[in-house]
Order: sequence, then C-alpha cells, then structure tokens
Amino acid sequence: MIEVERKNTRKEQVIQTATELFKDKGYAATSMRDLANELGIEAASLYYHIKSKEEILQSICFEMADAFIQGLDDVEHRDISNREKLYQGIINHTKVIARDLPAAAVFLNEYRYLSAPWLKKFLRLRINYINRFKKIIEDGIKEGEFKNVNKKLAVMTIFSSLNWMPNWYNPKGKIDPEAVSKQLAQLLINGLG
Amino acid sequence: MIEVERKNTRKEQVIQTATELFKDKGYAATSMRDLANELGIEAASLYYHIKSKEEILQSICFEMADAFIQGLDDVEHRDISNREKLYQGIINHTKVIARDLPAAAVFLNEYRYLSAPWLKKFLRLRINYINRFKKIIEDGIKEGEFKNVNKKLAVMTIFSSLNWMPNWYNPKGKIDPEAVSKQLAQLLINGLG
DNA sequence: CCTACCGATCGGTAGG
DNA sequence: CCTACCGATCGGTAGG
Repeated sequence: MIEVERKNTRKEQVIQTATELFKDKGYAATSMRDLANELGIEAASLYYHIKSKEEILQSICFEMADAFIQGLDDVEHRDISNREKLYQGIINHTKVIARDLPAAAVFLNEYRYLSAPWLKKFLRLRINYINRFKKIIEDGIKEGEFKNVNKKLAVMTIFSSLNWMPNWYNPKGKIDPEAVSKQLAQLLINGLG
Repeated sequence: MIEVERKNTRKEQVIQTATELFKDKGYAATSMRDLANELGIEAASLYYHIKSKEEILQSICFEMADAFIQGLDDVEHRDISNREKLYQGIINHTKVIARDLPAAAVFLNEYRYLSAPWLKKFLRLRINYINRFKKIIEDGIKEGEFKNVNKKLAVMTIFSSLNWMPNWYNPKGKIDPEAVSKQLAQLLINGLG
C-alpha cells in the first residue's frame, strides 16, 4: 500500500516536472534526458514511472480538458441570464488556468504533439466546449442581452483573451486570480470605451 | 544578374516553405529533411541557400517585427484622439497578421527558439511595441476617452485577441481581413454587452 | 544542387 | 532506479 502510494506521488512528480519543462522549452524540444536530469535520475529510469514521453502529454492535456468542461457544466444549466452564464463561465475558465499555469500553457500550446487517436479526441472536446460558449452568446443575442455581433468573432475574442493568461499573469504579483477573472470578464462584456 | 535574382527568389521559396512547416509542426519538430523533402531537394542542398535552420527563424521573426512596428509608427503621431489611435493601431496590427498568417503564427509561437542574442533583441522589440499601445490607453484614460480599467489587463486582452487570429481566421472564408479588423476593434473597444 | 558522411542526440528496451 | 546499449534521426560539413 505504501509502495503504491509512493509510486503514485513519484509519477505525479515526474509529470509536474515535465509540465514545467514542456511549458518552458516546448514538448518537442524537451528531451527525456532533460526531464531525468531535472529529477536527478537517469533517463532510462523514467520508464519505470511512465510508458512514454507522449503519455505525459496526454495526461496533462486530458486532465486540463476535464477541468474546463466541469467548470462549464457548473454554470450551463443554472437558472440565470445568458449574460450571467457567460460571466460565470469566463470566471470558471480563468480559475482553471490560474490554478495551474504551466499545465494550462501546455494544454494550450503543446496539444498538437498528441498523436493519432488522441489529437482527434482532444480537438473534439475542444470544439464542443467552444460551441457551448457560442450557444450562450447566441441565446444572449436572441434575448437582447448582447449586441448582435459576429458570434464566431466574439467567442474567439473571449477565448483568446482568457487563453493568453499563462503568457502574462504572474501568480506572485499584486492581482489575485479571482480579481483577474472578474476584471477580464467585465472588460470583455462591457468593453474599454 | 539573373543568377542573383534566381538565388534570391529560391531563398525566399525556402523560407516560405519553412514558414508553413514551422507553423504546422513547430520549429523544433521540423527537420531540415522535412523542409528539403517539401522542396524536392536533398537536406544538404538547403545550406547553399541558408546558413542554418535558425537563420530562417530569425528572418521570419524580425521581418514580422518590422512590419508591426511600421504599422504602429503610421498612427502614433497622427493628430487624432487616443480612441482613434487605438482603433487604427488595432486595424494595422490585424492587417499585418492577415497579410501572412503562417509567418504571423511563427512570429507568435516559435520566437522562443531564437538563440542567445536574438531572443533578447526580439523580446526588447516586443515589449517596446506593447508599451506604445499601453501609452495610448493610458493617455486615453487621462483624457476620459476610456474607462479607468486595469491598463496591463486591457493591453493584454487586446493583443491576445489580435494574436489569436492565425488560429481561427480562414482567409478563404466569407469575412475579408478588412472587415475582421474593424469588427475586432469595435468589439474590443465597445464590448459585447 | 548532389553524394557521402560526421558526431551528437533522440526515445526507448533488456536485464538486473 | 541503474548500466549498457540500440536503431533512428538530428543539424550540418566536405568536396564536388
């Protein structure tokens, strides 16, 4: 039992270290020797913990995907206005990113190195998630809660803003994630002008 | 003379093909053999046209940087309101992206593979460019043209939206780049609500 | 632009 | 988790 526990946490350690390397250097440019070195072990020893380099990427990408989807599930069927749904959806999305910035960066930038069946599966999840946000905007336009803007453009603008966060947000800075979420949601819905 | 001309266009061909590969597969995951293959020549032959793999990345990144900076130069000192400056600056930025989407994608996502002196130079140019936009927003807030929002957040939101374009914009679709620019600028300044 | 080739490094396996 | 190692591939050079 203790054996199993130790194995699990060590595996998580491997994945977490890999996440940071993938974020910093990119998946393709990170070697298993880089990873082993960071952990203070030999490259061959990594294969006691994981099956392959790509298995690490898979677990990062799909665990993040789950978290995003769950965040949307939480607000989608509440009895609130579409404007409020969008606002809360944005906040949940931002929170998932802020909770683990390196993993979010890998999820956003490195997913393309997923191979054959995984990449398709990943893209299917992503398009689905985006379409659910689009639906909220669509409904909101119908109800007169939003201006009659280009829906694709609106949803892309929202996601791009949210997904850029790992590139500039400093978790040790003065703004806490909660405040960033709110300000970002405000800015996107109400504009700058 | 004809010799020289032919050499130049062939080099441009190499760079353009590389740009598309770097965009699709990432810089690190694109091999010189991939590139040679796409061009129908041997890998070793590439070195008649270019000095190194990184030289290609450098020319893509710095040519794009020049284009962005020039677009901002064009509007910065005009005698117009800050709101109008921001609007026109966004449009110019979008136009540079739309003019060459693959090069824009490489500029945005692959610059980090630039080595020692180049990466620093690149980052210096980028921070400078961003700060000039920040200044416009700052001035606009002082003049009461914009709400008193978080400046860093505002400028990051704008760039993220613009820079996400290569990920979704289809140049063969129904919206032309001019219209996208305008809609995007509108949306960012006036909001969705 | 090609042939022939180099040293370095890659992800991963066998066997302990 | 280690030693010892593998075949494949990498960016690039020499010489034509």
